Amino acid sequence: MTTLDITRLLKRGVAETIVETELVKLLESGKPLRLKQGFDPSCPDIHLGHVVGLRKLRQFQDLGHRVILIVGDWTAQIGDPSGQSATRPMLSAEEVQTNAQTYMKQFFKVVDKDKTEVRWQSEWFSKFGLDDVIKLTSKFTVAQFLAREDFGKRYSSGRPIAITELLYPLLQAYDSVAIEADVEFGGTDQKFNCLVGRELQQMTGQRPQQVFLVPLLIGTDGNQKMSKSLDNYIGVAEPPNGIYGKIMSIPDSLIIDYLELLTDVPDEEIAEFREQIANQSINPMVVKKRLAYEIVTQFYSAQAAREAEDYFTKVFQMKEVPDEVVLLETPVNLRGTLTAELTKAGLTRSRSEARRLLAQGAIEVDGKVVTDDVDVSTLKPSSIIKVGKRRFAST
RNA sequence: GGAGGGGUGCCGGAGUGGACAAUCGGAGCAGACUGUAAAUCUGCCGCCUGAAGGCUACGUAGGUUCGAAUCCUACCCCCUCCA
Repeated sequence: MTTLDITRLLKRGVAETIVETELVKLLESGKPLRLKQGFDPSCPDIHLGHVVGLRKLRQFQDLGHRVILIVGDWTAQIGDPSGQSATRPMLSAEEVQTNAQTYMKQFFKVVDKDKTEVRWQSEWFSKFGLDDVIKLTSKFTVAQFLAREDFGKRYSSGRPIAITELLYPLLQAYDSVAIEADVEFGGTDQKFNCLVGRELQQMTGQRPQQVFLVPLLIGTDGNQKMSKSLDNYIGVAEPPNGIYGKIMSIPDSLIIDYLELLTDVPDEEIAEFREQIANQSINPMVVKKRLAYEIVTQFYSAQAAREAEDYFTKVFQMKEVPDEVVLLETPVNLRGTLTAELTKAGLTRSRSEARRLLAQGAIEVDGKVVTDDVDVSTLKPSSIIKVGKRRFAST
């Protein structure tokens, strides 16, 4: 591996590496490294925010390193302290299983399955006794944990911190010991936990792991980190059209970041795009389409990406009717009004909503705005009904 | 063990007897515009009804009242402080 490779690996889309010089040395040694990646089975869906790190894992794998995926079946019961402390319901063993399946299916869209080892926390924690817990907890102090920004803030502002939450970093750290991790991967919000892992490894006589932190991706709303709870995410399991469309809806200000963190578009090209957008010599929409194309290709295929692009161009740019529309099952004899039928077909949430849309001029039949709640049976067969911008039906 | 604060619509958060289907902000949806499902502006934003109107809703269950999200009682849950 050349120095250039390492530089690229350690620079693009990376927030921080601890300790960089050690990591470089390890990489240059040629020894296959054990890369640790955890997964919380209470939340099995992977979105683009996670992909930033997963892509890095993949790049390491391509250099011959090995990923150890840890299913956090114990930590899931505690709940990640970085959340707003919504107590999570305990998951049953089956739920954990199902979620793990779902997760891995998405995980391996990015990460190389053949170079991955899957381990469950219960392999080591189910044997844990109170004596082990005491031994583990006695190694750290409350002050050390309050140093973590999240805990510290909550503590000083009088918000609650459950004792189990303090356990979370400890369990995660112990995972590193259990699997003898060389490098732990995570978002910048994982820094503290990863560092505890380093210390614990050192205390138990292992070589402390390197910490590889990737930046948190901003979500589709353009200002908060991508997360499921904020509903500003793009899931990798979503259909191509969905991914493509959501990418097209991100604010222009995110385009460059996304290109850098989520695609292999070369640095030089990205620099050019940045330049062109800045001096307005290019329509950001064009760059965004490229981005959307790259991402759909990654999770599906170039063909799927082309199709999604076509769909987008046709439906949203040219405002044409897509190939597939929802067929209204017009009652044969019964009278069925438009509002009732659209609701029945699931295009509108309730008749009240349908009526509102009607009043706002959002419903068209064959290109003509309709404002009366007409009887569907009076429409011509195979008329196209458009509801808002993206809902279509036909008779 | 003691003292106090609180549970409101998808979320945040007003409201402390009638004018409350509930201010406002966010999210969402729609229309206009556009360079895109960006930005911006305007409107809508519980359900049923053609409409007048009706129904369901402010932690849960009762009660007071002509009338309750607002008062009373019990219960459940959350939080803070002191010990």
